[in-house]
Amino acid sequence: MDKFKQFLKNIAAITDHELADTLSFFTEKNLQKGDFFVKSGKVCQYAAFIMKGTLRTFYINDKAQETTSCFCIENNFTTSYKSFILQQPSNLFIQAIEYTELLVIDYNNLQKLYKSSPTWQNIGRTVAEQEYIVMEKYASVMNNETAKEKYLRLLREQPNVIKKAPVEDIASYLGVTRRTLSRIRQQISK
Amino acid sequence: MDKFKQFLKNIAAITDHELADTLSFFTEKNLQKGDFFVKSGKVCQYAAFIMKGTLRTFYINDKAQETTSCFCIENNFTTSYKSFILQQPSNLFIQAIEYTELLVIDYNNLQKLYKSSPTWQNIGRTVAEQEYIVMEKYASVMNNETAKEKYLRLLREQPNVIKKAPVEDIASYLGVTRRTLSRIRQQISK
DNA sequence: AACATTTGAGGACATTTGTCCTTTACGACA
DNA sequence: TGTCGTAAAGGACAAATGTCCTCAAATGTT
Repeated sequence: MDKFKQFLKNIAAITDHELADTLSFFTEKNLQKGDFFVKSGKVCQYAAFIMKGTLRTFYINDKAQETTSCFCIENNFTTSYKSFILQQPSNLFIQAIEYTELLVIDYNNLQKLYKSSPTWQNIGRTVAEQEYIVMEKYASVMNNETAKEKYLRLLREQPNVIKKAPVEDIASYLGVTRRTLSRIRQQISK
Repeated sequence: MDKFKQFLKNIAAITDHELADTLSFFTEKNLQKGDFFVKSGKVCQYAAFIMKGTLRTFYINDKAQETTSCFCIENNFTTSYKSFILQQPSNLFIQAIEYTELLVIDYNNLQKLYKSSPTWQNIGRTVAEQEYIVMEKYASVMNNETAKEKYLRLLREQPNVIKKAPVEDIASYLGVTRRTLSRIRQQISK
């Protein structure tokens, strides 16, 4: 819980009093390995702060291939953002790849927080801006780096993901096939 | 000017009175072919609505290659969004690829609008959310579609860009070399 | 422990894309 | 109108990646 308080304080100046008043809007939710937090086709009702564990965000494209867009680890915020904002069916799946503990808030409660407090309005806008920046960085990385560079980045920035996620998912995150990932690992091990 | 009014009205309910009060914050700016609206390394001071013309957004990566991330056409909003929000040096260039007419607002004036009116706060947040969604779509397209599919999409969604932009830029937008773009065009012409 | 099932590594070949280069087409300007 | 310069097309070969496959190691099950 302290992790979440710190996460909020890093975004906006929020008093302990305000925090105490608003934490009741959040509830704990635990996921077993393989459980879905969001499913494609359904409206994403919740936004979550990850206290423990790892989630994989992916979608299924026209060619019926799964593409992993993101691995989300603890101390981060996650949701199917577009679906959540617009309250429209999600095109993303979000699935726990290990046992995961979340702190979630539903859409209506978040709207209440926005209305009740300028601090929360500020948090909402800042999160939107941050999500934009994260997405821009993602797009930039995906466009500019080779699969090998992306793999090395993952190894550097999220080493646990490499240990926890299956090869299939890592390959789809890098935008290559398993075979190519195998070759990349071979190159690196030399 | 009417185009801009319509653009705003599509985002949020804004009265003609409010519009009249706030339009004075915007100024016209014209660019000749090749002129830069934003340069990498400098803080982006302005956000712009494109009344006429076409702009290309690009960056230069580690390997000193230009990568085109976006072609912006009339009736759209453009800026180096990250730089503008954070008031930090831009990593993007935005350049007119033909004669272009803009309606611009500087950062400080926009902050004044935010403070003076909840309607403008609402517009600001909605634009942030829209920019997120556009970026997500962009990342999704770039990851899932082949260069040929992306070319066909460009042909469908922004046919004038294909006529106006040089091969070099279109190729970098598609994430391939000129040689591959040449092959794609050859395939399509059959 | 023994067996079945899943998962990762890597061989062989086909296909795609990049690199380097030449040729062709087009527009600017004297 | 000629010619100069720039931009696009495309040939030839090399390199990278995908497809299909097998084998070995790890994991799960009874």
